[in-house]
Amino acid sequence: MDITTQDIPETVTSISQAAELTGLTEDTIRYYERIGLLPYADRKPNGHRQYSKDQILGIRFLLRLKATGMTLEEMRHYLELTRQGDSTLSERYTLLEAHNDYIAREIAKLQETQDVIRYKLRHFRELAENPNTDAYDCEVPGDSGR
Amino acid sequence: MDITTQDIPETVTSISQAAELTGLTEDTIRYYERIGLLPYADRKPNGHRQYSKDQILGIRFLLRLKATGMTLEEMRHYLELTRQGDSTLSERYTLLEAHNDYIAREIAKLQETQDVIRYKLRHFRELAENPNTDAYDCEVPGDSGR
DNA sequence: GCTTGACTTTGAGCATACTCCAAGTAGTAC
DNA sequence: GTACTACTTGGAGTATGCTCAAAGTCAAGC
Repeated sequence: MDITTQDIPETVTSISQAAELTGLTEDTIRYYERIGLLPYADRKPNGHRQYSKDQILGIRFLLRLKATGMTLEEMRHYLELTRQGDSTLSERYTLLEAHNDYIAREIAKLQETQDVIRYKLRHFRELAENPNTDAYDCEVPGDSGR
Repeated sequence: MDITTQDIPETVTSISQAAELTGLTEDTIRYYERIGLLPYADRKPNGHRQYSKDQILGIRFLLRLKATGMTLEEMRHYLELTRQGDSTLSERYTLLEAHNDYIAREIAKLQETQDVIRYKLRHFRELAENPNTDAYDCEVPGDSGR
């Protein structure tokens, strides 16, 4: 993963470059700016957007939150607090902590489903080895087997 | 969690009961039937839907797939294969295996983000202990700290 | 000066997954 | 027979998160 920051220049001078560095499309970056998820970006004299390295890093962090289930609106709220400065630190702490708990519950859910799927895969393999052994009508993890 | 099947009667005689047993709303159950995600349910003489225990268990399994990121369309496809019988077992095996891999990648992503968030939470605690120590402009996990 | 390409803004359109509503029916309670 | 409740169908509307298109600007190359 890119916890590294080495691939990012100090100044990113175009939206296409920003798109490449974040994995977003240009349209999505403009959309995020429009809905206030990203602040109005600096423009060069010709009107084109430019970004600092820190802004790109900020977007990458946002995308982590998004990839782990946070909505754009929640992210927008979090960033609004960030812009308000250190007086909101404790509220931001609470929000991040809550999201971390959410992630923990998500992981638990995913692992449970992996157990169920693995059970079914094993069952499928048994069916493939000795077919129509319909005698034991396999009952359990959330489903009747087939 | 309910890996148990004990709370489900052999026959579920109304959509409201089915909703309660699956956690879906009645509207969502009807919607799933409409788009072909669920088969056309048996009706009682008065036209009301009824479900077997196995059908409820089937829905619960579906909801696991959904909760772990499978789309309704993918689920619909999987169920279509199930209806086609044992000749599709190997294809279903492949699909479930792929979904299991997908879940593994999701878990990894969630855990990475937990690491980043925990880093940030630690940083917030340090800021709270000795404020405006802006000397070390903390660099890393995906963001400039504040 | 004209074309090309990378950008700009604004607004409309789209995919997914519901969610709600209107109008009607069937069975029970009184 | 009237009211009430739980259902039915079909269609329309909504929220989220993009995605695309039209029309225009600006700078560089020829």
